[in-house]
Order: sequence, then C-alpha cells, then structure tokens
Amino acid sequence: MTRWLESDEQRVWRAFLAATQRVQEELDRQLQRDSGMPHTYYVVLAMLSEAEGRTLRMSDLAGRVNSSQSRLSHAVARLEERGWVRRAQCPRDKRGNLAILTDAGFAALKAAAPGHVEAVRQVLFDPLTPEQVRLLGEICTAVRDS
Amino acid sequence: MTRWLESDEQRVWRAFLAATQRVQEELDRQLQRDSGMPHTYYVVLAMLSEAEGRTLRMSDLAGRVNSSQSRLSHAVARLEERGWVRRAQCPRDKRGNLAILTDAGFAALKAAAPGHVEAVRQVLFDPLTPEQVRLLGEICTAVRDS
DNA sequence: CGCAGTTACTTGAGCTCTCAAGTACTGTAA
DNA sequence: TTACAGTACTTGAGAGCTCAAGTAACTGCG
Repeated sequence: MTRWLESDEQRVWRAFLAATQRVQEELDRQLQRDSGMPHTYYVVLAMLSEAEGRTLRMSDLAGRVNSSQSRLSHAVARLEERGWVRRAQCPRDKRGNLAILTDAGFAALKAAAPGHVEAVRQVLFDPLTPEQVRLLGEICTAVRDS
Repeated sequence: MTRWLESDEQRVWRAFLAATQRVQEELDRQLQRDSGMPHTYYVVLAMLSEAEGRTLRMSDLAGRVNSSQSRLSHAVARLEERGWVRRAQCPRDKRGNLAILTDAGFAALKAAAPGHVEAVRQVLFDPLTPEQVRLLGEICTAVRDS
C-alpha cells in the first residue's frame, strides 16, 4: 500500500531537490574557488572558532556539524595536513581526541567568511521575503527534529 | 561591507543545513541499502522512465536531473555496466548520445520506488502540515528560479 | 577483580563527484 | 569551401564520502 506522491506533492518535492542542490553546489563552488576548501571544512572551522578555547572533542564536533565520526575524522586529518587544526589527547578520557583550531586555521576562516556569507545571502535569503525566511526556519526545524 | 547574518538568519541557515543534510542522507542511505543505488541514479532512471520511448539525449537528461554533463556521463556509464541503461547515437546530431532505459532498468526502478517514496514521506512530508508543504513549494521555487 | 559490552575514534577500500582537458561534430561567415 | 567558434559528450585524476572493520579505552556487573 504505497502512499504515492500526489501531483502537487511531486512538484514540491522536485522544487525542493532542485533548490537544495542549487544552494549546495553554489556554496561548494564558491568556497572551493575562492578559498580552496569544501563547505564541510568551512563548517568545521566555523564551529571550532565558536567553541571555548577553539577546541572541541571529535564526537562533540561531529554532532555540531551534522557529520558522521568517520567523515569528520577524514576531514580533520586533511585540515591537520594544512595546519588549520591540530589534535590533542583528551585529558579526561584517553579514548577522546580534541580538535583545536590553529591561528592559521582561524585566519583561513576569517578570509573565507565574507565571500561565503555573501554567497549564502545571494542564493538563499535574497530570493525570499522576510516572512518566507521565517516560515522556512520553522519548516526546517520541524524536518530536522522529526 | 559584508552583510553578516543576523542571529535569526543564522538560526534559519543552520536549521536549513541540518534539515537538508538529513533529507539527503536519509534518502541516500535508504536507496543504497534497499536497492543498491545512490539517489542520483534513481533520479536518472525516474526521468528516463517518464520520457517518450524511455529515451532522452544526454544533455536533456542532464538538465532534468540538475546534473553537470560530466556527472551524468559517469553515472550513465555505471548504469550501463549494470544493464539498466544503454546508449545509442542520436540520429539528427552525431555529437549527441541518447540514454535509453532498458527493461531491466525499468524493473529496478519499479522495485526501488515504493521504499523510496515512503522514505520521502517520512523525512519530508509527514513532519509538515499541508500548509507548510504548500509554502515550502513556493520557497523552493523562488530559490530554484532566482 | 575480570571480562563482556559499549563508546571514541581511525583506517582503508570502493564509489561518486568535480574540474580540466580532450575528441568529435555543427553552424556560420568570409 | 574552409576556417573557427561553439556545442555535445567523454575521460582521467584528484578529492571527499560511506561503509565496514579495526584498535583502544572506559563501564558495569557477576
């Protein structure tokens, strides 16, 4: 008994796919082109920059960037190679690793931020009315938390 | 003069990222697990199945699935290996290639569809009211076409 | 204490995606 | 008619992601 999509649901679904893909690709392209990093790496740097001591445990960081531990582990390995993040052992729990944003990493984030924010505005906020932005927030929260 | 995000825009933006990632991952995981194909391949099969003669030119197909030609070319190559799609030369334009959905491809799509549609409902439509669905459609259309 | 069972994280293989470069054909205009 | 720019598509290399498996350390219960 499959509950197939009605034709208007079908339209919403396809618009959703097209819109979200557009946003993703636009952001990834902009960051890659102008700052040499994918969007996921940017988010990692951003979350670390907001944390106490610019430091987070891997699992905590994974939660904040909506990433699997595996993905984050690979990402941090690359960021470490670039000297943007370093790792340290967690003192409390020897299984745990801390990811620490370096000064170079903070500088890279700072350099990338204006272009990124501008891209976010252009692709998502500028096309919408303030009311639509508010509604989108509610909708996304519902989907995220369901 | 960067137009930074206000704190409520910030919240909407992060909810948007979390929600869209959740949808994407849920769908990809479900299709990969239950049908052995990524979501992008499913969309390719679906678009071909709706086309006249289950056939489309590569460039036309790329437009319909919101894909670069390169990505589509790789994807169709894999689908061809599985026997789900075959290629033929375009009679009008010798540069052009046609992608044709095979019977096996149609069967694979048909087998995958119910589970996929159910996942789409669960992750996107069920958490929203009908009014929110309508609004989401308008919002995504605006973002897509901007 | 001791040893399952769980948690935290890493690693490697396989796969998809992107970007840049390459091939082949088409349309146009001198 | 023959260049020459543009279009259609493919290919290969490099990079990130996923999944499964591996290591190490903590936790709790007999």
